[in-house]
Amino acid sequence: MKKTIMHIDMNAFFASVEQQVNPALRGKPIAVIGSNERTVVTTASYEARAYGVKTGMTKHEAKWLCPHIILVGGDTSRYTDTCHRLVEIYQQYTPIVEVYSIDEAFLDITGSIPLFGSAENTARNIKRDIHQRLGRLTCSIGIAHNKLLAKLGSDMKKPDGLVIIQQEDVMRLLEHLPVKELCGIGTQIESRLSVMGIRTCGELGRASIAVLKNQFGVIGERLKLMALGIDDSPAVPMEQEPDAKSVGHSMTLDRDVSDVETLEQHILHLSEMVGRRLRHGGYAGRTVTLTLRYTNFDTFTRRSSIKSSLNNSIDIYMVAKDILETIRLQQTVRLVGVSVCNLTRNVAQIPLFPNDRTRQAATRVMDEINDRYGDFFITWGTLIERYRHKGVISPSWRPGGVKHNNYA
DNA sequence: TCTGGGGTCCTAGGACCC
DNA sequence: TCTGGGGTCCTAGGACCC
Repeated sequence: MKKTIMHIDMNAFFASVEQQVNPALRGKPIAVIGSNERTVVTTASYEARAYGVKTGMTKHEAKWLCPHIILVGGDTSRYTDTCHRLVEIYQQYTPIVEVYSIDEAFLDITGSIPLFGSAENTARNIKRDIHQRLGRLTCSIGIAHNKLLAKLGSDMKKPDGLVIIQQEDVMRLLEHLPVKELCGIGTQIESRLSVMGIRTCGELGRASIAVLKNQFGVIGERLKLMALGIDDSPAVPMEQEPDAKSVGHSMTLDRDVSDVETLEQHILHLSEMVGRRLRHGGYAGRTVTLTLRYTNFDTFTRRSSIKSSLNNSIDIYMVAKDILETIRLQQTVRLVGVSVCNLTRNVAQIPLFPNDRTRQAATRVMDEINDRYGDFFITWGTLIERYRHKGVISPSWRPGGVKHNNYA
């Protein structure tokens, strides 16, 4: 059966939330940034975008382009809270709401159209509800018979767009569309296709499957289907989301670091953040990965798997520290990351050292205190004051499960 | 004006066992 | 004594997304 899928993309989400909360920021060029020294722009308001300010720029770069820009430190809880309230609105129109990221969602409204008249009506109602309940937040909505085209539609008009792509218009729309516009085709695939003489979806749609498979392996066939506007992936409601595959944190250090002791402190800090999220979600994992980025941006990972699953912060730290000891540092380090994968669900705390009941108990008590009074209210003794940091959550955040974290 | 953070999926090679 | 192939697990890296 033909479906009707809606993709909702909140416009300049973090910046708009800040402008809603603080009227003094409205109509002004602002950029939401993180708290680290070497932070970048997470979201720029449309007023700032007019000056060329974009996501990913350094704050110096943003200042250079727009000297009167207002830099706002991001507040994670505001965005997660707003996201929850948006999802509540969406769920009044359909039970099938896939939260794609903190500011994007897919809604399968196939069954709701008879109730609300038309897809267009449903979209206008949602925009109205957002405005009434959350204030000056706008979104761009794309509607089509699948997710790929719905997402394409929401990208076509910003801000405050509403684009409906009819099936009969799909081929005409795709004929001259650059391949990079499709969700799933990034810079690398774009340039590899370009070498093959393929720049538009029309050209990609006419390419031979054999050639594409030969060049791109398993995704070859999918590339062709995408270019033809074909996508039968369903919108997956939150309740049916698969368990997480990995949980990790990383951070760019305020200054490049060469001494191992400082690195270990950061690794302990990150291990605690990862451990808490694992325990919070009822997860444990068998593999610990340590990521390092050198000053010259060379980035590499080393991992280590153990026999049984772990989610105790200190256990994670011990494994990560062992990995660090195997590495002969070639340069100073600018980023450290710790993540755990090979996860299993619904586990109690599993200590690496079976007799260490004291540490388990301490971890449990620390989690309880931190849950009540805030992150890093108490931490392991070696974590000193300067490690209390509050970053901005990534746009990949999703509500529910282990992904619901406020420790970012 | 020096370059964030959190994920998923895929590939390829090596070790090991049968 | 030499040789083949399949399956599984592990590691490392790279592509993509927001």
